[in-house]
Amino acid sequence: MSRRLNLEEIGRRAGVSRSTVSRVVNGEPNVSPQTKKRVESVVAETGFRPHAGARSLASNSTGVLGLVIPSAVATLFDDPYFGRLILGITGATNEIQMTLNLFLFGDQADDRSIIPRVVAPGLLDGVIVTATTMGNPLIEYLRGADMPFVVIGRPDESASVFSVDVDNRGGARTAALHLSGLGRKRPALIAAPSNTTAGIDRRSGFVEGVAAAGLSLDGRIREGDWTENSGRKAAEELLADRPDAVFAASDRMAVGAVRAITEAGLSCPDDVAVVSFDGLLHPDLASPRLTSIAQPVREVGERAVRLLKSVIDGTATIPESVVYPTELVVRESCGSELVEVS
Amino acid sequence: MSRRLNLEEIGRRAGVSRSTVSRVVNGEPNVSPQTKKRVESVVAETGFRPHAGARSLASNSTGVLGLVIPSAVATLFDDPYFGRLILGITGATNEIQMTLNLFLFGDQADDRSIIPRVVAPGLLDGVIVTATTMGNPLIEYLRGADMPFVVIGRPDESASVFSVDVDNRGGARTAALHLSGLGRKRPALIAAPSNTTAGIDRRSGFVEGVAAAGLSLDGRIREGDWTENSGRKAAEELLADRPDAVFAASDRMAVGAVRAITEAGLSCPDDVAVVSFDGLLHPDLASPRLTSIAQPVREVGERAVRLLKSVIDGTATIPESVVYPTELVVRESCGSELVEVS
DNA sequence: ATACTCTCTGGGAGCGCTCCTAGGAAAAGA
DNA sequence: TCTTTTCCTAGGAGCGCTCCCAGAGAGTAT
Repeated sequence: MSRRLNLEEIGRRAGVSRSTVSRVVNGEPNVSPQTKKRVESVVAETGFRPHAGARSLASNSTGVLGLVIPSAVATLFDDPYFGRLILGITGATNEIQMTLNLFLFGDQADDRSIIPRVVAPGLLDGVIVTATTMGNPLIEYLRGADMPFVVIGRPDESASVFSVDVDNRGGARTAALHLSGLGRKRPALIAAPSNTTAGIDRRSGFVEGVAAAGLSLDGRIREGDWTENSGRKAAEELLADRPDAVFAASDRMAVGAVRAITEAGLSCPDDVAVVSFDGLLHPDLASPRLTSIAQPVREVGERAVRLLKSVIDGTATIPESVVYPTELVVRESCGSELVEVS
Repeated sequence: MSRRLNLEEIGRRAGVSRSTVSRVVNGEPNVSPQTKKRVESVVAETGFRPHAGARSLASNSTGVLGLVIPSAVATLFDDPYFGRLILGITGATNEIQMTLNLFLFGDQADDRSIIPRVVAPGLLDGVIVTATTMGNPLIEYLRGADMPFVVIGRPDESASVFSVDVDNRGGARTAALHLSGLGRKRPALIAAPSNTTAGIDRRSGFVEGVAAAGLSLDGRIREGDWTENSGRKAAEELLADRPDAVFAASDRMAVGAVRAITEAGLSCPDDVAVVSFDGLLHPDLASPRLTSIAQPVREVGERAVRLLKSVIDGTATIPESVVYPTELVVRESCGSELVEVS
């Protein structure tokens, strides 16, 4: 009966052909103003929308980007990091009139069933891969399926992929120098998982900064898993060695560390100063407010989309790595004298 | 040259027809074991994946669900609520072998450009609409495009849509009764935006509970916008009227309220008890730890997907509203005597 | 022997679009 | 006036899949 609207039908009603309607719908040139107007009014009154699948089949492009967040981190989705990242990515995606497909891997088992769908032809024009752990197989799959992709973070293999990252190493180094500059002598580190490049870089940056300041960690290193609880556990252990400063490689681990310090009857920042990485938590959420190495997550997401778009368009062909700087945001937890702003 | 693999080509290599390959790929019956095996091995060694667009065109189904988060809330994406919700939704989506398309509206301007893409044929099989404000036009569009959809939250119009919600009203009522049961006599309310059904329901539930306890709010009501800052502002104003209990309609507003209470030189919970709604914040993030009306966000997301799936399949035809109960989680901020668990 | 059923396989038709080519009409030049 | 160029439009072909029907072959009942 009322069969679906299609180009042919719209053309019939406007007294033109399929092709002309297609040109109007896609904003192509070489259509006379009056024809265009007539077609547009028919489109408007019928509410016609071209069929995405047919378009994908005929043009071999879908207008859809994929965002892949692998299994290791799905449980960490509470982290404000991902919300902010998605906000940046969707914002940029909307801007270029595309839509976003979200692939969140729940566990390893999902991987096998999801990867094929990610690389399936006719579904995605390109993929953003985030939070890669070392040796993530997905990248090889994408390469094999010659699907355009961009990695957020520093990929483990020796480059030759497009990537967007923040200066984890430099940021962590800054944290060390800042703490040292405040007169702290016994720094400690709550590191992020060492199977992630961010974890590795933040660790090596901090270690490097500590050395540059003429100090030493003396084994005051524990590894957490990004979460509050792991930060708390790590801090409890570290406190036995009486550190006067702690750098936690994420906001959430820092919150746990502060909690451990307080519960041990010590004061933060008086007895132990704390600096975190991320700078994403609302300041009021922690007390004392956290001094952080802030990373521009939203910008990273936006940039990844734009970069991916140019890979898809063929504008970008030589793999490049974009690295965003971090910024030290001084609040209360490091014990720095704050300049009052009236 | 190397043209794309398709059913025909796989069939050629396995010595069968297009149709047979299709049946094998889709796990349909009536294929002999040896034929099936032969086709499967060709599929495996070629890495063949059917073209999603072609499939969509021919079968009129895409295997993709949409999740729509309208403009009003995009800026609130920091809220752990959405992360948790997405986790539930993607989990359930993976389980039924579908993928998720995320539509995050940045601002009102986006709406016009995104809505058409949401209802475009051949892209989505169904849509989950979340965080609806009153009078959201999207629902009408979806109905007009006869696109299956499920609303998360209580839709404003008089039902006749499928929806999944939590018992906002009952939860808020419980909060009032709990505070009253602890001997508090001067309750105050930091309400959520009254253009959302959740805001309305939590407000009316709390008001109702206060009345049921024989108490009165006496105008101690302020409306926030879900954020820490708005909760803080609201609490600052409310403190002038010396409340001894505050119910904040979200975790984040509660955090702001506690901050305001503390900065006013008062003690939480001794001077002012606080109960929040959501129960999503990691307990260590707030001090004192927040007593909350916890809502099962993840379950809501999962249920919405399953419900949507049955609408798509035609299993569910009569609109139904699923309502999940909330749970009072007692921690420190309400001043309740905690039973020690050894 | 015939008829009937059931399982398995092949191929036509068609989904709605884009791309391309051809041709008509109008504008510009000879 | 006729030709050439430019602009606009129409329709064929084809993208890769699903759906459906027809038919071959094997097995069972009459």
